[in-house]
Amino acid sequence: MLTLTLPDGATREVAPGTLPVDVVKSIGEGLARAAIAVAVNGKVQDLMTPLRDGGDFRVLTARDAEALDVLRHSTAHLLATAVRRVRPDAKIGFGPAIEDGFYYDFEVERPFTPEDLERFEQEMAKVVKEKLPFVRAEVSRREAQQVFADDPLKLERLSELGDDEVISTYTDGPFVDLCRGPHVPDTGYLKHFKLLNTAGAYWRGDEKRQMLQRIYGTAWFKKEDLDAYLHRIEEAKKRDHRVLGKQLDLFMFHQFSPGSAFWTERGTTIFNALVGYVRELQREHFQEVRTPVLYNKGLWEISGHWGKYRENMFLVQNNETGELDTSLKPMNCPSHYLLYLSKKHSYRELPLRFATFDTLHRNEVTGALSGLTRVRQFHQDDCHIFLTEDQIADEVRFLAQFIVRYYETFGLKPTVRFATRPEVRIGDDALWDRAEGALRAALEATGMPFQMKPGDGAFYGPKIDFDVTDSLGRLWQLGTIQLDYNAPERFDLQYVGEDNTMHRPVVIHRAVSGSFERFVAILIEHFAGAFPVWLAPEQVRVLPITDELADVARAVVRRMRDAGIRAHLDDRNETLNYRIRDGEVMKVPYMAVIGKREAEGDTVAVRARGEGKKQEVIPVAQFIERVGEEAKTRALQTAD
RNA sequence: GCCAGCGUAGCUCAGUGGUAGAGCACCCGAUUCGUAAUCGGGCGGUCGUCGGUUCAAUCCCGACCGCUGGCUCCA
Repeated sequence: MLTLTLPDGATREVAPGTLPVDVVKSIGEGLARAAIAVAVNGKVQDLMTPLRDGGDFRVLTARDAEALDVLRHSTAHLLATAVRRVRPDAKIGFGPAIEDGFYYDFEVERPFTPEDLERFEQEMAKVVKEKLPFVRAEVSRREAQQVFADDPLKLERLSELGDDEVISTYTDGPFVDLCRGPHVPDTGYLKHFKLLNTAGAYWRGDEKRQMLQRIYGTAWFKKEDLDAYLHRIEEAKKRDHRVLGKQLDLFMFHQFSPGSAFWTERGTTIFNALVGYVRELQREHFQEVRTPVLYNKGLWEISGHWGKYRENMFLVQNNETGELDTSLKPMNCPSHYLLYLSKKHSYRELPLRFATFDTLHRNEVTGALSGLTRVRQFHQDDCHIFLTEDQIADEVRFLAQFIVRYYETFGLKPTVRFATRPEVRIGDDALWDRAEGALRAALEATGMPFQMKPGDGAFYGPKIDFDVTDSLGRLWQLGTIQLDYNAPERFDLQYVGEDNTMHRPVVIHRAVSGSFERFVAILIEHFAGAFPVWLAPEQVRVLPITDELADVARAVVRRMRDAGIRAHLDDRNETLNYRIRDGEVMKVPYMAVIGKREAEGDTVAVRARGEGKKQEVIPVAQFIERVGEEAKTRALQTAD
């Protein structure tokens, strides 16, 4: 007999092979109707899979997150069922649940069109009405090979399963899939779904294998949830930095320079404000430097980039040799090493921090380019630190605090990750052991919680990544602290120690914003375009109510500008309502309205962004002081 | 780079095998207004580029460029 322990502590004795659905029914009929699946010792299985083990027994309903995965995985099968009915030639790949939905991969002669998706969706609705049960069967390898004789992708997967593994199939009506499960009891449970888009996807994620047609969809237990999700997608699109970048007149792209942003005056203001902030933070302990953009390949041969990353560099022809033996720099590190090598350094100078904002170019493949988030030309707040091994712990703490403080200014919460040696790397394992040990110890000493990212380190060393999540739910790697024992060897970096002999420093690579381009994109979406005052391209818009007051308004703008405030006059021949609306659409933090009353009292009627009902009339001087203070302190919220 | 979709006025988009339209923006005029779009008039496009089919191509076909969603990649 198996002993099942329910969440309330009660126990049930059942025979091995009992169906969970019967156990659930014995607990309550209402629960049986709501049940989607069960979890035995935390492992989710469906209601029709015989129980093998006793232990903690939990019934999953629509309220459990695990049940949502079951629902989505089943919806993927539902999709495949429909696709097979409409396009019997389709070979099936994998169809898992993913965040917010599911996908299913098919191999077909003719790729799917948007019209096909509509057909599939209609067919899915029919299958739902048919309430086809998901029937689990455990089969032998030979049986499975027969069932999937016409599905080469499934046969490939089958051949990888070990002999000790249970091979199970799930059948709903005409459709059989090689699948571990679990699934909902029948297709009638799958009511609220939507197919979203198709995409090509390499079989097994390998670009050398054939390309399959992937269909993405989403599925939910309740219609409200589905609607809310679709609404969320719409809202996310509205704050997409590419949409807002146009609407707020911040930047543009042109086909003559794909992947490189053109910054308008307003966008440049934001860009410069960010650079200015990093400069301010670095004034004390960093040395800002500038190095060339163009280098002979000799440099990249020393650094190791020529072999590994040449395809991703912009090569330039040397007119004397006719060779493509020169390149735009894709990173700053080697140039900083050259700068370091230009002098003899004492241990007294360390840690020595070279910081730069130079322009970098990487020849990203066309398909990878995307708005400001993936570009070919960009600017990092890059820094290379030369230090002794003894200084690593202190330095990592210093840098980590620096980075976290910077993000706090924007209200961004980072997740810290520790990334270890990748498969393709330079340097021997002893060196990696040392680097990973030192960096990990330093990270642990900061007391910050962190996650592991095994194999995700740079090819020259382990790193600490600071990732943030944007409004669209995408995770962005922003800041990074990378420890490098390799570069000092390759470039023969040295310093004179206390003992008057030469020593090898270690190098730390550090970036805070990642690239400013991408950081601006994240900020646009993070703030939905409503930048805090210190970043807002236009901080105050002054609106005279009538033409007669234009001169008074102009004088107020003058005073604000003299106080360092980015103020603009809007005396266009439009109604006040029109101009207010325009200011709101452009997300200007403050509008200062000047009517006859204000003109007489040297005041302005202040309207804070998004707070139309709460205007207040205050003296011009006081307003100037308030805005100036907000900008200076980089306040996140506008004052009430 | 790969798969699919898309490319029409500054922007958002409609449209048709017989050389194009709306709203907003912009310009002009009227209006002088108290907190999210005043009214009227006007300007504006070799329909991404090149080639093909056709009596005729923005529309059909092909190539290229770019963008979007994915896949791959991301020092």
